[in-house]
This record gives sequence, structure tokens and C-alpha cells, in this order.
Amino acid sequence: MSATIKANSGKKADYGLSQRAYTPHDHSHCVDRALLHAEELCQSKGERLTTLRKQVLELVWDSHKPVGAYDVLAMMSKDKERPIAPPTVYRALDFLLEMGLIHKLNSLNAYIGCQCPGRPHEGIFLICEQCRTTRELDSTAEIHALKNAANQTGFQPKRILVELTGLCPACQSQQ
Amino acid sequence: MSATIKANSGKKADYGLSQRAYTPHDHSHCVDRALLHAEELCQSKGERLTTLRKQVLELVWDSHKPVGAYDVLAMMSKDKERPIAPPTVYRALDFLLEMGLIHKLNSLNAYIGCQCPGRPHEGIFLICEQCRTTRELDSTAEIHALKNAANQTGFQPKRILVELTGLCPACQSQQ
DNA sequence: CTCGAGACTGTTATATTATATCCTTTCACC
DNA sequence: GGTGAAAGGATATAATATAACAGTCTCGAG
Repeated sequence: MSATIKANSGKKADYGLSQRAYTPHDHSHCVDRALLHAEELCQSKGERLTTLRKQVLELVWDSHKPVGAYDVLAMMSKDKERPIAPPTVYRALDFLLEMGLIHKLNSLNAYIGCQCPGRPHEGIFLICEQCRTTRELDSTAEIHALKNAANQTGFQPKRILVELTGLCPACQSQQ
Repeated sequence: MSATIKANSGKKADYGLSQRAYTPHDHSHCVDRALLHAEELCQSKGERLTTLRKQVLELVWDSHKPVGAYDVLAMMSKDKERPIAPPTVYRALDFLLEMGLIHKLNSLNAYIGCQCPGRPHEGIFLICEQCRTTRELDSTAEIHALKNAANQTGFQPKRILVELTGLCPACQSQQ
């Protein structure tokens, strides 16, 4: 995670989102920003970002890697005499998904914080098969192309799931 | 499944694959064709398409809808004094996935026959949320665009998963 | 304030999907 | 026929997810 990164080290993001996931950084800023966004979003939608939900969101944002529901469960159950039960976590996750604050990565059965909540968008995920670091590509053009291709066959797309598995820059240079 | 289809009714596929999944047809041809392809492919790769594997392939091809592993399990266990065990089915599914004869739809945890095995390709799946009929779009251009977008961020994609959920033509006209 | 409806959370049980492990059978090849 | 590798059988269990119902909190209407 701290390997030398050559490309894009200084400049601003070309693809709508920063390369932050791939570069060393003060991650607490990411979390703070995510929590702030969440507060605002829930406020504006008249939904309640309860302590539990906030806690789950924070744990999902724990890193730039996808987190399993049972990982969250375990983390929440530490320092508790009585462990949390699965439905508690799944309900919070469902809420956060609904709000667009996190995404589910179906190929991993895992969850990850949305890097640009609020803005409605379909995510394209770049999942490193080695370190699992996952980056969200907000590539409207490609999504649009996919929708178009589907439409031309008469299919009416509603939800789009795109997950690319491969090697992130850091893990490539380690090979 | 038998609703009127307006578009593309007579002409050949624009997107590399026929609209067959959406139109009434003699499905046994699909199955026969799939089995034939499978025989050829395994032969050419020096792999064994055993009775069990062929049977699983046939069951996955039972319709143009994705099938769960435990559905296959149940179908195979019928007419048997002793039911089949999960690993048996999963092993066969893994083999078929490996051979590129079937695909896994991660958003459904289900499997579907590959509509153009042999040709290496990454599938784009159009999954009807109502009737579950699923069509494979062999849209090289869009896949290419996705790979490009990923590459430009420094990510090196290996496997691509694209699943579009929505309404197939038949289910749209039923609304 | 307080009461009630709805939202949220707790709890128990269970469903669904998938894999680990070890053992037996089958099959191609010699 | 003998042999080794691949395939399949059997048992157990892991990992992911949901159903159902009960208790608690919140917030606005009265």
C-alpha cells in the first residue's frame, strides 16, 4: 500500500475522482468527508442517520477496501459483552445502500463507501485482486454507452453493475 | 414470454447474438447447440465432458434464465434414491465456468449458459428483473471502452463483470 | 405533556450459497 | 491387468443473508 506510485502523483483527477485510493494519504479525511456527506444527504432526504448507521458507515469506510458484512459485524461486536446480530448490520447496510452512501460489490459479497454520494451515478469499480484496494470510476460516458447498447436490443436497463478485477498501480509495480 | 416484439423481429442480430432469448423458439435447439459446442471445445482442449458435467450443462441451459446451484442440485436429485451433494454440482459448475461454457451472474448468485462459447469474450448480461430472462450481449466495443478507461487510471483489468438489470422487451409491453 | 404511530433496533431462528476434507471410483495410458 | 491422475461421492461446516416477532425510541398531533 505504500509502494512507489509514478503516475498521477501530483495532478488532479482525470476521471472524476481522485487517485486517493492508490496513494498514501491521511485516511481520516476520507472518513470525515464521507460522514459529513452522509449527514447532509440524510438531512436533505429527511432520513435519520442514527448512531448505528453512522458507525456502520464508518466501518465500511475503514479503508479503501471492500468490507464484508460479517467483518463489520465482528468489528462492532468487539468491546461488547453481547455481540451484534446479523440483521442489525444488514439493515444498516441496506439503508446506506438505499441512500447511495455505500455500494455492494457483488463479485466479492462486500461493501464499500461511495466516493461521490449525492450525485446520482452508477459506479464502475476497479478491484485489485491482490491488495483488494478498490477505486470507483465515475465514468458516465461508458455507462451511457452500455445503456445505449442495451436499449438498442429493446432492453430497458435500470441498474448497472460494472466490476473490473485486476491489478492496481501499486501491485503492478511490485510484480 | 410470448408478448409481441416489435423491434428486430425479422432481421439478424445487430449485437452479435440473436434475440432468441426474448422470442418464442424451439429451445431444444439451443440446448443441442450448446452441448455440441461443449463437446467440441472440450475435445479441442483435451478435457473430459463427463456425463455429470454434460448433465449440469444441460440443466443450466434448461431455459434462458439463470439457474442457482441448488436448483441444479434439486433437479439432479429428483429420480434418485440418494440426493446429489453440493460439491458435486459446484465442481461441475466450476469446470464449465473454467471452460467458458457457462457464466456466473454475481448479482443473482446464479449461472447461465454461455451463448457463444469458444470465442473468448467478456459477457455483458441483460437480466430482466421480472421474468429473469437473461441475454448475453457480446459487445466488444463497450468492453473495450471500459478497459481503456481503467487503463488510463493505471489500473490493469483482467476480468470484467457487467450486469444490467431492467425489463426485457416482453415484460415492458406487459406493463 | 403524553400518547400513539411509525421507525429503528434487538433477538432468535433459519435459509441460501459455497467450500474443506477425505475417501472411492473411473479412465486413459502403459 | 496395473497404475497414477482426474473425477465423483460423502460428510461436515463455513460464509452470506433473511424471516419473523418483540421491544424501544422518536417525533409530531392533540
